[in-house]
Amino acid sequence: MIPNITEAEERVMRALWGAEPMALGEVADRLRDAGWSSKTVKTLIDRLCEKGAVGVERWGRRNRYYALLEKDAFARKQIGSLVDRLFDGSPQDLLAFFCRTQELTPKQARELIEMLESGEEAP
Amino acid sequence: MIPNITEAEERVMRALWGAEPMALGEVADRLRDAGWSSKTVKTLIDRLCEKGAVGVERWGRRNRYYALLEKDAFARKQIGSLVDRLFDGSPQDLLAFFCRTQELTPKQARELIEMLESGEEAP
DNA sequence: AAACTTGGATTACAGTTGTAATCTTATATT
DNA sequence: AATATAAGATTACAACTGTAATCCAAGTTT
Repeated sequence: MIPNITEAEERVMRALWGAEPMALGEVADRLRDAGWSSKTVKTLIDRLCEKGAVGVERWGRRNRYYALLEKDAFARKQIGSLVDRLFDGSPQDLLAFFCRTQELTPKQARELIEMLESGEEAP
Repeated sequence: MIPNITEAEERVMRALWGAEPMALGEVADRLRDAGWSSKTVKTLIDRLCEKGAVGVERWGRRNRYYALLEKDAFARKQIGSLVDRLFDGSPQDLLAFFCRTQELTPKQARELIEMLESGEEAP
């Protein structure tokens, strides 16, 4: 099951996604713009480990951390939750709303149409 | 500005959206499946009032509550946040992911294409 | 070697959130 | 009238979150 992740924790996940296992310092560096002490980053990582969202490996005397919870799975869950909560469980309704309000440029719309058409052919 | 709304508060908002001003009891009724005491509902409503998301009007001796924060505005904010946090600020990336993972049926895909095409023509 | 840095483990502590309970007052019911 | 019910205002309180600080050991620098 996909655990609940808080906002601050999610920010840490974003630093880990798509990267090799990292030492604490590296994670903290990637989160420089959050303005957090490395202690804070460590606390968040610890909590993510307890939740099973982050894994640890020993490397010499230090730890290295990496994402166990995958970004795609997390994103799917977020989107599903949004659909359930605000669009009555209807993915189409979300898409319709999205297209209405997001004001895609014609080019973007065309690209999307192509994507949908090509997906439709696929077996 | 759109305030931050917690999960429980959002649930109350969903009971208010698209409805006439309601007395506390009505709101609590609509939230029956949440299993909350009406006291709990009252607390959540109070917090939403402080945040400016809910309005109050006197009706006889009682209050009636109604949504000030509109569902569409809230939904837009949620989607925007999702795009920023998980799709690098690219709405297309969200849509692409959505179409890839949501496994639309061919019918749904066709409907979407129509929607996009009609939107494209619009001035 | 003494002092500084890095990061691990543990602890802290206020603000937010979930979930009410009290206390009060105005109807509604017996 | 006496009591029960509903809701307003106020208060409560533990769990979860954000944001570290302490304490300690090992490695790095002067």
